[in-house]
Amino acid sequence: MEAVKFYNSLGRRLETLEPLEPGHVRLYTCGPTVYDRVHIGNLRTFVFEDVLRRTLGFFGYRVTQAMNLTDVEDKIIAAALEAGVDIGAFTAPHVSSFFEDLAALRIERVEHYPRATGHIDEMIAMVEQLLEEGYAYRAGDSVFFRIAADEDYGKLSGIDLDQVRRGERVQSDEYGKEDARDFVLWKGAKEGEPQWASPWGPGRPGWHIECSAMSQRYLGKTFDIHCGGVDNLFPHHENEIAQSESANGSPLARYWLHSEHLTVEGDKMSKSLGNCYTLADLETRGLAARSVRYLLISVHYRQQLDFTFAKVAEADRALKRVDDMRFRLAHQTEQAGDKAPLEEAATGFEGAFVAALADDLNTSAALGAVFRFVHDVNGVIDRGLPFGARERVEGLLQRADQVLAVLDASAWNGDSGAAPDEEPGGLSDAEIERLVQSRSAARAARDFAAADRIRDQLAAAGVVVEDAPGGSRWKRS
RNA sequence: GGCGACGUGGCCAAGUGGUAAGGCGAGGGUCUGCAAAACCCUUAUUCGCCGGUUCGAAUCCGGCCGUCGCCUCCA
Repeated sequence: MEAVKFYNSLGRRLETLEPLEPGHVRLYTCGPTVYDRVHIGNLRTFVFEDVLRRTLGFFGYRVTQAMNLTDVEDKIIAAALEAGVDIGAFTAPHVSSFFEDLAALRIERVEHYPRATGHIDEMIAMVEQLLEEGYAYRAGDSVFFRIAADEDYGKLSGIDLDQVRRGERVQSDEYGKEDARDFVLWKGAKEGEPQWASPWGPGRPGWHIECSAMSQRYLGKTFDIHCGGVDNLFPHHENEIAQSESANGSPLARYWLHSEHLTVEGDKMSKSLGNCYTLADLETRGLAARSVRYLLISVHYRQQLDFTFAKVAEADRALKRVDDMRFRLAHQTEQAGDKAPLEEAATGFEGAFVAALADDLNTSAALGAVFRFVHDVNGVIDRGLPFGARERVEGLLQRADQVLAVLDASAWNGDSGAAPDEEPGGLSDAEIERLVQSRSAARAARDFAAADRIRDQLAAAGVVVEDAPGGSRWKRS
């Protein structure tokens, strides 16, 4: 099994992955708060986590992954209240659209999508344990985590709480805290808000306890990898560690991977700038989901990425290069010939691709390897395809695409990309074939006026004819 | 104030000690009846600036300049 290295935020260094159980990786990824449609920034993180998951599978690991859905939280409660529905009814459509977006970007389904509201008992149990062991205390109707009791607090983020700028004032519902830095584990019920019974009276869980309780339920007290966006590193992940490790006396996760944020056209995403694009927004603008995924994986996950429409268009053209090579490959006849050049290219590609992924998920380098291979194969096509070459090349591309999931255009059927301009009653393949053949006949008869008329007709229908040596071929643009 | 990241060709982006991947763009070429498309070739003696370590530095160290992130809403 390939040695895979990751940059571990806990310790801030590159480490070789050694799962607790050989060959099996347990992975927890912080999921969405389902109060709105997820935006392109959220999706970057989910795509990164998908590449991680696929890479582990590529290297032969079995993966058990849990991604939580936060379905009770301040914003949800406020919005549901305003809409006059309960939180379940409010979040349901957002849960659906979330899964639609994942599917649209070819993000694999994971094993578990636990919801906070379905795991209140587990959260209560963990809070009770923290209370018993002195890591938590009651104040009013609420329960807080006692940071002073946790010597390790800050080990993930490296934060020195004495240096932290103090908040201007304590939130009104957090009166009674021993220390302003303590965070809430259980919030006492407020009038009109969703609530659950607990040993401390009715209330609802704090945000951080959710992930601690649910990761333990599905992955165990200690699991292998925990992911999320960098913004969650502090306080969310720090607090998860504090809760879980204080309660269990064992490490929470051994490797912490954080993906960087993206900006949009040079600006930080914000509601006021109106640039918190959802995938639906992008599709409305005619951007293909496939190109969006390509752009998101074209930059290393720990680098900030500036998302621009121009870059999506560039991604489009880059992918076209792959499509064109596969098109040429499919239309070239195989013949007896030297297989060595292709084998050399194949070996180089495999080696570079695997090494790139094993090196902290270097997708930029992996894509670089793909394009070098495309170049090499083009050379092979020019010099004559040896028998078996098509299958060899396609096999390699498919294997790479197990991780990248962008190389095979046919897997993205229904992608909105060029669709908006297309006539609903376009030409069928058979009709196009007939036209192309009559054009070829016209050309053979040197009736170029007629040939050009047919070419124009096809172009109007969105079909490009290419006159290659040995005959004309066509494709929809 | 504390912690951290980044600055590589026109644009984007890999590369963390051994002599600059890849994509887009641009220029040239091949093919073609002409096109288009495609393919091929070319495009950084140099990696923000200054010093240092080293046989050797984009890569390590120090300083400076610039951009950005986090410090309890946030992927």
